[in-house]
Amino acid sequence: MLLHLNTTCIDERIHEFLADDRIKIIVKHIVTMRNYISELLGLIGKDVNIYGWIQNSRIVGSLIFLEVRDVSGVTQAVLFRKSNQELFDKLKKINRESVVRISGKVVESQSKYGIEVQISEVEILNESMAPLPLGIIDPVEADLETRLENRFLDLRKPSKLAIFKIQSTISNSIRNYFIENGFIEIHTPKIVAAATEGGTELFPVQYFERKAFLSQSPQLYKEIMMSAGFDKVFEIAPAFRAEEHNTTRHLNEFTSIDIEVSFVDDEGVMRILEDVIKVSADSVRDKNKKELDLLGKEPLNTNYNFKRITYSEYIHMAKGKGFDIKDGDDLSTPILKGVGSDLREFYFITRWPRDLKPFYVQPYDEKYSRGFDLQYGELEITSGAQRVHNPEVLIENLKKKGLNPESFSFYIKAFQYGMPPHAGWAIGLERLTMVLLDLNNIREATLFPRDRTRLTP
RNA sequence: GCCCCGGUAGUGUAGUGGCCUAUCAUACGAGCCUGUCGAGCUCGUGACACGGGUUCAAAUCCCGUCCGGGGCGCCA
Repeated sequence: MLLHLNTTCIDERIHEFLADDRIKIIVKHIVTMRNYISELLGLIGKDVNIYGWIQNSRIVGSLIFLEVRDVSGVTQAVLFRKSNQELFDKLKKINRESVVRISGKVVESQSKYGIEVQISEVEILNESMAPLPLGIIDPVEADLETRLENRFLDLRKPSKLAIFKIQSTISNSIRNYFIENGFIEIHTPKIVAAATEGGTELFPVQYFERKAFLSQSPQLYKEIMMSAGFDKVFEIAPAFRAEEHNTTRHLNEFTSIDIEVSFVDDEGVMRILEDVIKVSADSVRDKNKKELDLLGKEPLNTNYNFKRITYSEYIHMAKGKGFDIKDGDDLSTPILKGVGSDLREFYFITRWPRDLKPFYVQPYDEKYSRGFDLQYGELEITSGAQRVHNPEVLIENLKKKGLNPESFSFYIKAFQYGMPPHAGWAIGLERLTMVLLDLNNIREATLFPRDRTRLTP
């Protein structure tokens, strides 16, 4: 109820409230009579209460201008010395980025905001120290290192907030898509006993008297859920990789958007993926005009059919570009860059050689598999596959990859009592954000990135 | 794990052996200014990552340490 109270007639409202003792406490401790800066344009002539940070002040003769910022925007507040000498002297000394409540009247003005708040009262809720470790509005951008060390300040910049508002749109639009299409949201354990796929390094953790690991992927569990009959599941959760990579597109902890679907093949889940990418791009275009504008980015066009390029065709294209590569080799970063530079779009690379894909990927024939990657240019966004559902094939594949089936017994068991054919994939949320916003470093799409050297903040 | 590169005021930079008691911008402090809007003007404070070495002389060259950036491999 408090949230619905509007912003006009503050005095009367407070008066009504204070008549009730129980509510008096709430009024005192919760910000009730609050106006967001973005709504001020519609409140010309009204008294308002804004809460935010003083990002700048200018003293011009006998008047002082404050630039005040909250989550919704920035505005200007003004005070004439003659109207309140004591307050004027106080505001003259206030440090940038101090948190305040400002009461006053909204009037039209020649400011770039079109309006300003004529200050009647300022309450300093918390003073900031000075100088700042990192300027919020300074024209020179600090190094990424400095910004990440002081991320709470860095994120006060509207342009950084915009990235995460957009990321919120992306993950929510995807979640909505799944829910609307009958998926069940699941939560699988992040402390696990063994590796999912061999290859990747895992972070060890001490699990009481035993050694355990942080999960690199929900792969095995989401497949088990197919055996459990959940039909269509998704999970949005962290994944941990202990690889010592040091690049602009890798993190040691990232957010994985996973799905698994029963009774479909690789093409079936590729169609879902194509939908998901389009839905998220469309949502950003519709809901984040202001943020895209602030970032100087055009919404990404996804209004085309995503190409299916087989791995073998890709090898052929790479050869055409002069790369020395043969069918069966992995696609190295230089090759993906070489071929991908002509493909500034989403496209699938399908039918990967079985040797290059994990044990749980369904064979297509003797040599190739039903595994696929979704790429944007050179960057891998997703990898997915139709999975093996036959337990004998699964055990044979495990052995071929040099893994011990016994250590996967809890997983194999789910295949021995009626596992449906199924397929799935995983998207990196940060990578998707990176592509949709054309960011040059995945750390820009992560609030508090965990990389080879960063464990705090 | 392999390879390359870098660390100069709070922030971002200039400076490749002597011209450095180290440049510029911004921030910070003091002052002036009745409408600014990247406000302006005057004055001021503030830095060569750490340790060792070479040299008559080191921010600059060498070695080590610490911290960081990037590429590759691997992957989302």
